[in-house]
Amino acid sequence: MSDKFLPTNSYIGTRDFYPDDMRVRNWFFAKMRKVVESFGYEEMLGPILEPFDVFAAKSGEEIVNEQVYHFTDRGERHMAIRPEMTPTVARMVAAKSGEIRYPVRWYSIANFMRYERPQKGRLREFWQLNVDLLGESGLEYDYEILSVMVNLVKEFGADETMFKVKINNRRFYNDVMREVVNATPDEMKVISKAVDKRSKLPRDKYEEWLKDSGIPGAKIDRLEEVFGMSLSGLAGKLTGDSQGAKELTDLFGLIDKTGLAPYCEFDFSIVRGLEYYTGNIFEVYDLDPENRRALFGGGRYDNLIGLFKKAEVSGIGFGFGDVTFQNFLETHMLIPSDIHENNGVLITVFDDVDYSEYIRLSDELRVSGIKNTIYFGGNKKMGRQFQYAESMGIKFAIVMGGNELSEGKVIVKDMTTREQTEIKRAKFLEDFRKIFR
RNA sequence: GAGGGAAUAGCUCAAUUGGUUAGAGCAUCGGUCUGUGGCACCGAGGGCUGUGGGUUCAAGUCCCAUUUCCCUCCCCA
Repeated sequence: MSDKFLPTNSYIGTRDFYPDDMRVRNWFFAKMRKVVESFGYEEMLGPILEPFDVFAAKSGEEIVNEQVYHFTDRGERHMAIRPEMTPTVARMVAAKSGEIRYPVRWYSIANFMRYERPQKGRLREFWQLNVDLLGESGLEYDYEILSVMVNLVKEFGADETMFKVKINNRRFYNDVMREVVNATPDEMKVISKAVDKRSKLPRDKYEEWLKDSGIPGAKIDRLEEVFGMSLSGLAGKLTGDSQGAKELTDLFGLIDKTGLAPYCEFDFSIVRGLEYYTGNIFEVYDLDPENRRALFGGGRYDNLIGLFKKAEVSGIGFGFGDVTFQNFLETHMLIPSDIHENNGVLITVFDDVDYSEYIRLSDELRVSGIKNTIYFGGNKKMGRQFQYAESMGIKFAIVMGGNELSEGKVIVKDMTTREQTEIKRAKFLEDFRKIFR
């Protein structure tokens, strides 16, 4: 009927997760779950579609129009596939803002789509752990989120030589720009883009770019001074009371008294793209020279709930994507090889035994919670069956041929040590549990 | 959106200036060997050379287009 087959590749920028891939993904999301739940966070989830306006309202319309997958549904509603989780979290909190108990500690693991050109560390579909803490704004909130971030990465065996959390503050950044650099609002927009270029371009190209964008030479010099200064130095330059400076210095004051100090540093060049951030912002960097890039980040958003309801709820959170993180785990060789082990049982079969005997054995194991399969291959030579078990990473094989059955026995074979143990068929489960583990 | 590289068996790769029937290793399957797997030997299957055009007596190889993948930039997390 068909002279042409359909292509088997997945849609551009998306991945097929075969069992081998799922094992890795499930492994690290399970670890992440364990960490965030140890901090008292509860899992939640929203729909994959939201009204387009939910994203358009806050992420900057240009970005949204270019990167969000959107369409009109049959009821003429303008819908979007979620490009991130935070607006959904804000919407759900707003919907129950009266009855909800604060602080809200929520997390989710979900997939997102953005229409981007795929490249290293960035695809069109990605999975992300999202962690949000909502209620009031305050030092203890900021510190807790920071601590969750650091402990997440540490959970995988990473130490302070592998990653660093760079911290800045939106209000502080604006204050410094206004008071120290004397930048006009228009100039600030240009400079916020220059920050990123500064680390990528050679110095002369970078300054040239700034000049071309209309920044006077004197301000470029002052900007350069600012980038070289410490937090306290910069804060001292500010004349009035700076809320941003206080938020930053308070946070670092607490960090220095706890175990987080080695993992954190102030970095004035961290700005973050999302427009809704208002206070402290965080960005986790891979310190490997081969992969010097931002792993994930987040920050405080004061006004997001206000999009949906008149309510004084501030939030802080971060998104932790699987693509960049898997790169991180691979470059630092933090993925254990034993996650590909099967941890199950293979029941080998023989032609001189009625098949129902194997079904009975399999059922007994399964009902008592032991994962097992019966060998299905056409070639029932024993060696072949053991080879199959080995290639599947199965740890135990059970041998019950006509000889064993007539003597009321079963042989349990440990595939790695090759040791065999005879146990009575009548006491099979009881005795097998002593061996299995 | 801009630029560069790549695409041949399930995987990793060969194939002389364009020249017989596109090969090898690994993997799979079968056998040596229906009752004990990592070894060895023998054998088999598996390809419209990403797709569509063009040049030529002749295209995996050259040209054009297209799709996808990788990398860099832009943008941005």
